[in-house]
Amino acid sequence: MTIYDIAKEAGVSASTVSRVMNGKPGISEATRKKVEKLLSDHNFTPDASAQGLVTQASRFVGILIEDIRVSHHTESVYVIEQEMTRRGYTCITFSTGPDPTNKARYIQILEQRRVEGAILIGSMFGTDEVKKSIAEHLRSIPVVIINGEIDLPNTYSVLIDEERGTEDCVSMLKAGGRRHLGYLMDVRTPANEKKERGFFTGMFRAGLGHAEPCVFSGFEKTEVNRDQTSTSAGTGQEDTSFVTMTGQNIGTGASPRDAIERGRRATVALLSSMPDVDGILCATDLVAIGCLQELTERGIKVPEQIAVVGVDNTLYGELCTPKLTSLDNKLSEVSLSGARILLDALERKPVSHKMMLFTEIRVREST
Amino acid sequence: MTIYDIAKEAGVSASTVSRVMNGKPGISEATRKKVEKLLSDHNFTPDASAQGLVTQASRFVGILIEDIRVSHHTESVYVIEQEMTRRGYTCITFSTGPDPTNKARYIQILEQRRVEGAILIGSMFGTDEVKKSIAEHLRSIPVVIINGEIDLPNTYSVLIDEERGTEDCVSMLKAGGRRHLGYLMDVRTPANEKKERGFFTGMFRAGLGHAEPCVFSGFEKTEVNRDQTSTSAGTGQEDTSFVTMTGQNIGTGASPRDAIERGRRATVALLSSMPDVDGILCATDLVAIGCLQELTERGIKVPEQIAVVGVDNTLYGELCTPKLTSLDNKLSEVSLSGARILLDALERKPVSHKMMLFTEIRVREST
DNA sequence: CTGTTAGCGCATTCAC
DNA sequence: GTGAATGCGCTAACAG
Repeated sequence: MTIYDIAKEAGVSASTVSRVMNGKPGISEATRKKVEKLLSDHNFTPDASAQGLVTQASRFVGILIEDIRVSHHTESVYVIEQEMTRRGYTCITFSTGPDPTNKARYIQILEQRRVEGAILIGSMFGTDEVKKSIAEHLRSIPVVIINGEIDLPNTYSVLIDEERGTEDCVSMLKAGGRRHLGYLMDVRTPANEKKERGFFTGMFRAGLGHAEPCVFSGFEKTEVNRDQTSTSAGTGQEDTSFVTMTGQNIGTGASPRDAIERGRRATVALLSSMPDVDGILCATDLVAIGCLQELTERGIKVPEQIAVVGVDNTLYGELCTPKLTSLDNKLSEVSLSGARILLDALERKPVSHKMMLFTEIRVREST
Repeated sequence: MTIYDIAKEAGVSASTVSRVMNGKPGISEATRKKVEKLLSDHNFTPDASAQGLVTQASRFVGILIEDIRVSHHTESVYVIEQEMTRRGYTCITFSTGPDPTNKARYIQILEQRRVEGAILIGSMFGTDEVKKSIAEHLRSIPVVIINGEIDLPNTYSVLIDEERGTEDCVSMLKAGGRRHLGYLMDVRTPANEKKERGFFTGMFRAGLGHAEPCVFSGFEKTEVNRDQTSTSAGTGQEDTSFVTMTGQNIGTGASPRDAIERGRRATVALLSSMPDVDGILCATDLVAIGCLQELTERGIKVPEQIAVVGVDNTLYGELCTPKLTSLDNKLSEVSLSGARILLDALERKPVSHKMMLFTEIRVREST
């Protein structure tokens, strides 16, 4: 069934049918009614790809995310999809996984579908490989990176001040009497490194930290890199007691359960390296939950003996015991902002290329 | 950039470029190399909608789900998307929300995008409204309903024996010494009603139940309908003590937090109506978590005083305290089966229209 | 107010 | 081996 079939039945031309469908003016009420009746009698719906071909507008937008199963990512996708659909766009969403090659592949698929714009969610998309792919395949359409940065004429960034946020978490822990802090991350993403820097900065600011950096087999131990930290005052000390644990040896599994397991393993290593730890800042809620599980299993009381803080403010953190104090990075709001920016860019409205939102600490039982 | 641009540069015709791109035979090695180089130099990717227009194959499949934020739904979407993408299809996914009108709208969008097949996830899609929409808009393409049934020539169902599963849950509770059982559901979906029937059947089988049915303001109280229950033996009794609570007055909010809140409210009503309850079967894990929260707040010990069982075997249930015993309906496997069925149907392989998988009880701390 | 014509980007005959 | 012609379903300019 095409507009020609409808046209023939109505005894009019295809253009007339097209005009009626698109609500164009200059059609007599009589033929309009007649065509509309036929349209609805046949449940006719025009082929969007044919429309797109001639109008040069697919009304598609692409969404890329590493793993939609991660709950705050799900929320982001949901928010964006609702907003885009409301505005007449159809979303094509892919879970790319952590592999950069795969990300490039999916970017190419988006090009093939001729998306009019794209939103990439997560700091792992703010890399040079992705930048190259965008330059090659999405050169002339607006691309919004959420929680990541790419410097190209057609890209936009919505950022969250997680660095400052983690700094504040350290302050909070210090105010709560904690002195021996550790930072746990499961994988080395730009976002997690940003939090790490915030952690370092916070430690220096707080005047915490002492000698004896530790190394763990199977886990990557991050040396404190003074150049990376944004210690403004000269309060930094030579040696630090705090450590950063990465549990990458679990592989690249990106499911929530994997993240929790990596959190547990990182905790094991942290405890053996820093037995006097009394406060742990985790890169994500899931890592924090793994941490909580490990601590609970060892009979270590939270928050009495060790305080634990997560990031993302997920539902998981609200459900676990003790309820998790978490740095709320407001991903839903950030995602909505990203969607709005993309929509504005698509309508050629002036949009600033960079925007930042602010975190908030949700204090619960684990601190 | 089109194949004509490439053709001109290569000094060949567009058909030759097309043939090279699609790996068709009958091209000299020399021109093939030449064209391929140009293709890659320009990062050229053919317009999928133009291809689809001429080949009459969009390579799109649609996925409909009420709310992607519900974690087991997320998992389903993930699994399906991976499988479809692997096989060269692009998924268009929509969260439709509970409103039937909206479902119809999204089905029409899928038609407009000329999807080659569709997967509808959830029992709420097994309704007459949806059936009508499918008949009108997706008449000639395979449509798979996951956990729901629609009887049309082009539809396929993948079902889960949740009715039998809930029956088994009742048996388990009885074996654990529980005698006064209640069933909690947050919204009245076909799936939840199926579990309700399983609950009733299980109760009759177990010979549980006594007098005094209760009614609650603000909540729908389901009268036991003997015709609906599949009591095979004559063990059913006239009156029943068990009750079914529905907390629909919270509105149709479909986010996980809403479901938990509805679970809490239903629990409140259940407790006041049936003070001696010692076992609660919940329609979903989220409802069960709301139930656990309410019980914990009232100082009621789980499982000592009341046993609680959920359905869906979500990560939430693993993280809450006490850890939730849950009926695992294996939604990932079911979804994967659905994807495979759709793929087979798309390839015109013979596929059976109905298939059933079986549940399994995951016993944890709450029973 | 309406029909005719052309063309969007591509794959596929059919010639050569 | 390769090119020219045709059409997928639709919209938009141009006539009338």
